[in-house]
Amino acid sequence: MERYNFKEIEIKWQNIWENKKKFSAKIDKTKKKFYCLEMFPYPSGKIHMGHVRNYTIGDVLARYKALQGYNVLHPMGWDSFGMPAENAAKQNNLDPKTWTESNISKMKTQLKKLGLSIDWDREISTCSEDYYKHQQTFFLELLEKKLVYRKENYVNWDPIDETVLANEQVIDGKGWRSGAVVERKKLNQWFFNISKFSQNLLDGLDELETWPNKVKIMQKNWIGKSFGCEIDFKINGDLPVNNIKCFTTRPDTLFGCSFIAVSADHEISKFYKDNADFLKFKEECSKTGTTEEAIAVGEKIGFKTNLMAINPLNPGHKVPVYFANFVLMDYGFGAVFGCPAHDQRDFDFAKKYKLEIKTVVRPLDKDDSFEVRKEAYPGPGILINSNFLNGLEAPNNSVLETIKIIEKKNLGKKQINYRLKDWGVSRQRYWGCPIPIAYDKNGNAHPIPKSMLPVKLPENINLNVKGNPLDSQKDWKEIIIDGKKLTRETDTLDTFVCSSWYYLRFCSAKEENYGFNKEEIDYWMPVDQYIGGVEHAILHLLYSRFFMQALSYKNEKFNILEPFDGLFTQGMVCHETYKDDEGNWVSPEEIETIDGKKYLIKDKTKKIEVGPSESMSKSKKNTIDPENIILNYGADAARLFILSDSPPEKDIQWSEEGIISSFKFIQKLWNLNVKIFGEIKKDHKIDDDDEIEKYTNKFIKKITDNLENFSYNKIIANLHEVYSFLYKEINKKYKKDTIINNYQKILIAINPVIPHFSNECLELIKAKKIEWPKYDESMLIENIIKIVIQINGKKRALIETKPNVSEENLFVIINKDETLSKYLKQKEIKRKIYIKDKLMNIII
RNA sequence: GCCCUCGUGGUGAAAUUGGUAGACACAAAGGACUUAAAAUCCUUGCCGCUUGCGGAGUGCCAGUUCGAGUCUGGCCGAGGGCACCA
Repeated sequence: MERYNFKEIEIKWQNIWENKKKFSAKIDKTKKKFYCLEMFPYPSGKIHMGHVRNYTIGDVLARYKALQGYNVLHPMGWDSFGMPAENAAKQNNLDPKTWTESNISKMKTQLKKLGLSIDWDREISTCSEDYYKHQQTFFLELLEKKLVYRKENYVNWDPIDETVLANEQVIDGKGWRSGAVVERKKLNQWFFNISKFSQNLLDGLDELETWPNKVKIMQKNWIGKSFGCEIDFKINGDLPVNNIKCFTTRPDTLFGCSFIAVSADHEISKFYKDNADFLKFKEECSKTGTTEEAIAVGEKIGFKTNLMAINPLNPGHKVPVYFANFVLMDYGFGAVFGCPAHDQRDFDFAKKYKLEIKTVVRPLDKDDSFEVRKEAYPGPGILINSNFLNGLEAPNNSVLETIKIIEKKNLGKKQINYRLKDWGVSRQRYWGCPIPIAYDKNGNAHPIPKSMLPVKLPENINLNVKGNPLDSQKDWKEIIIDGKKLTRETDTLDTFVCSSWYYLRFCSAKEENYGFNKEEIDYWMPVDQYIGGVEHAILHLLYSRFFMQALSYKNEKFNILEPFDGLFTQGMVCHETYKDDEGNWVSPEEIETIDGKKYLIKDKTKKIEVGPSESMSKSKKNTIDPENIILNYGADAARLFILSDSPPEKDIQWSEEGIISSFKFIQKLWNLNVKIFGEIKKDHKIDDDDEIEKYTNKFIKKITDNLENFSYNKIIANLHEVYSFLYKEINKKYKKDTIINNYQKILIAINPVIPHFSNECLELIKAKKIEWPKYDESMLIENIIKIVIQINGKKRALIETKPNVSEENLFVIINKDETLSKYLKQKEIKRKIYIKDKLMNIII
């Protein structure tokens, strides 16, 4: 038996691909293009199994499309700005740039070993000046279009480290490093006006037919469109407040209003700024958790003002005004009217403060005496106790009718609100793209002239300072524009900005004058298939969609508005978890299996407890290093295993047995190849070539269908099937041409999955025209078919016959069948259902 | 609390429009080959009488249908998302 030398063969083909620039993409207008993109990695230093899965899935698609004759663009780059580099640099006393660049070079080597069909000529790195200088231009263009603005916003402030913390750096309300109680602090920050495009971003979702529904729903909820109206409440009281505007989606329940609730940040709070009780209440508000669940379950608290509001539809009715913790300042007008009977939050609040609960909607199956008692009734029904609104159908009719009346009486107007908030892009960090802005003595912002770009990030600076290191770079901060001394903005851009347009940069990675080149964009965009983790379902994908809208706004640069035509979200890679007898996590590499039981390698008296399979993470030590896998089993085996068993959109369990089995399978394929190669040389002269032709044809159809549907796990199953078939079939004496023709097709069909192996075999059989094999529909027709015979819906026999059999003829065969006639004897046949060439159900 | 998705052997999973449930693989058991091991190949979902056959069976309970893993309703369970959005 000849061993398949994967080490030699894989490196051989990787070198051929690299030297011949096999995957270097060029515009060719005679060909249809296919842009295949996987989410680019953060250069943490090592690739992990998640990358292997993500990039294998993409590579299978890219190679398949290339074989089909598409002009494929399949690039790769690095999302290389961000906090980890800054933290690592501080720890190891080197600068983020060196750390990042060395990580990139390591990871690039690893990715190449996977045999990915990547156009490395287009490699980009977001932390390089070549990349971020264009981003600064975009920033200024957006500023000109008034899509960028500055406003005050709250940040998480760590008073010990004197730094701003990201949400994930705040643990139980304390800074992750210092342990200091995190404060809310107001800072001036830059914002992208994403909310301007709320409706466009919502409408655009309908065009994205192949996106997972889950992702579209998540984005839809995030944008959160709601239809309602604003209502003006007149106010009586001892403060100079004449009215409060509220937004509501249920103006029809206005007769059930028993209080007004406003946010603690509402403008009327200025009258309470010296009120100790109010300040105490406000602090209470900030303590409540901010997750939706915490609030839904959490207690509603309020602070009563002396103000009374007049119900605009029912002027004789006055209701109290409260500050309440469940009202947000940055949505609507920061004020709502409370209708306890038909909103659970209002109901909870009314219960606590003993406010009136007046039922104004009855469910369709109840009469007018219906009363809300234990919980709010937010469902549909008929309006009651609402004077001139009585009898209207809620909510659809009643809402529209009420808005008409409110508008006619000039009490308010129809309004549509979105939850989507503007995107704050300022980060008080060093390792990011500098914002091209400078300030004068009065604090006014001035764009840095485009001729003075890029604003370079200073190098070799001291990171071990409090706050943002850029802030203490006095010589860098000072800048002279038009002879005036200004101070630079020291905030850098959120790294999500970098990843919001990198797909455009890949189309013209070398363009120097601008972020992209229109001709190249027009050819390559949109991305035909984008592949990545579902964790980016909202932010990254929404920001990217926004960026296309923003760049196109007020100009004609693009033919398209949606960057990603197709989206596929792959599942995670999981592994069993292990703990020793002291409850410490143990990595798979420290474990040995003896007689089915697991022990520590260094101490075999210690048994290991096997826990559930969970997504690979360093903290649980259940990671497998792809580099070792490739070293021991080869890239093809790794690719084969990562695709097998589970559908790509679901989580996959990594196991040692699994990778070994894939490794062995490749050796088996090699043995088969050697055998087939021997048969070819013999050139038998037997004519009956039908079977192998037919099987190959069916196989090609299956693989093609499965590739089109991302059913990559089924492709691996098909591969096992074709192996078993050939293993048996090759003992028959086929003609040389028949074997070569069919075997070549099979080898090409498996090329996307195990390209090194496939190319080696194709070379051995001297294959010339390597293109995706077509299948012949007429060859899919079987000579002999099996028809299921059911009696009273139960399968009783399988009958083999020629296709196109009539009901009468089939019944003749059935009557001859021993087992079937046993059932049919002496029974009256009531009915026969015949599905041609498939099934007959006999009812007796 | 709200929204979404999913429940099929010991395990990961297959099953065009409703039409042979469990393809393919992992694990376990048995067998073949071998002096032996490794490697390879074959058999085995469950319960019965034990060659063959029969029965139950796709989370649970109903329904539609000649026929339901697939469609409808209700329930139970698991996972994911959530920014108090009025």
